[in-house]
Amino acid sequence: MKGKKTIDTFSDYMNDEARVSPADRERINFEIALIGKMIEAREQRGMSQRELAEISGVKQPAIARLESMRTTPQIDTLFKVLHPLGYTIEIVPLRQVE
Amino acid sequence: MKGKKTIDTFSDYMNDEARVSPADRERINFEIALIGKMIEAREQRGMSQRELAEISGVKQPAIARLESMRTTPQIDTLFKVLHPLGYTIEIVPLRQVE
DNA sequence: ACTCTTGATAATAAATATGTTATCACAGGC
DNA sequence: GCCTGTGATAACATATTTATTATCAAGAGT
Repeated sequence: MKGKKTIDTFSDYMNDEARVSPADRERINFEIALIGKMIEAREQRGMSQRELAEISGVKQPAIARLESMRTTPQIDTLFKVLHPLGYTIEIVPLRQVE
Repeated sequence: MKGKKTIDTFSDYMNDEARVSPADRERINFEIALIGKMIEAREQRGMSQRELAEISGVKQPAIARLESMRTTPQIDTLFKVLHPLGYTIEIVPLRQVE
């Protein structure tokens, strides 16, 4: 067997064009990176989800769902969470190739 | 009368702390700027909403709703629209003061 | 063992975004 | 006048996020 029946890693799955289109892969990687930065920002401030919920107005369960990528935030929600952490979102030109 | 009963401009409304909190004002201005850049990006490419819908996978009515700010996009939708235009979204540190 | 805080999660309701299809008014070109 | 392409929008269905409230297991510290 060439690997069809083996249990794939996440990486294997993501790089299989038959299952994940290049566009989807880029979007998923984008989301992973974005959420990662959001979590980093909060932890760098030494802030708990509960504290952030308090000052951002976004409820703690919602923050938990975002950070565990169970939901995809709307841009206003993302802004509300990032702003008290000293960050915002910007539209930037795509870096080619990578 | 000091202006209480006069019909305000949008700018007057946005700058009245009694009606729009500083946090809301920042978020609203952020959204306006963000959507503005999105529209610019599409128009710079000379692309119609219908063309963009085709290549992005986001339907034309949805794009029209976003551009006219009748809905607030989720980050995956925003990414899908921006990516074929050569843009992406990034988390960046807040510029202080402005 | 106990307490406290952490992130995660369940359950329900409410709000909102998106898909889908069709159509509209408007502007430009012919 | 007619045709074509544009963005906006209506109406409905579906999917998803967020709020709300409460709770949980795990870990840290006492």
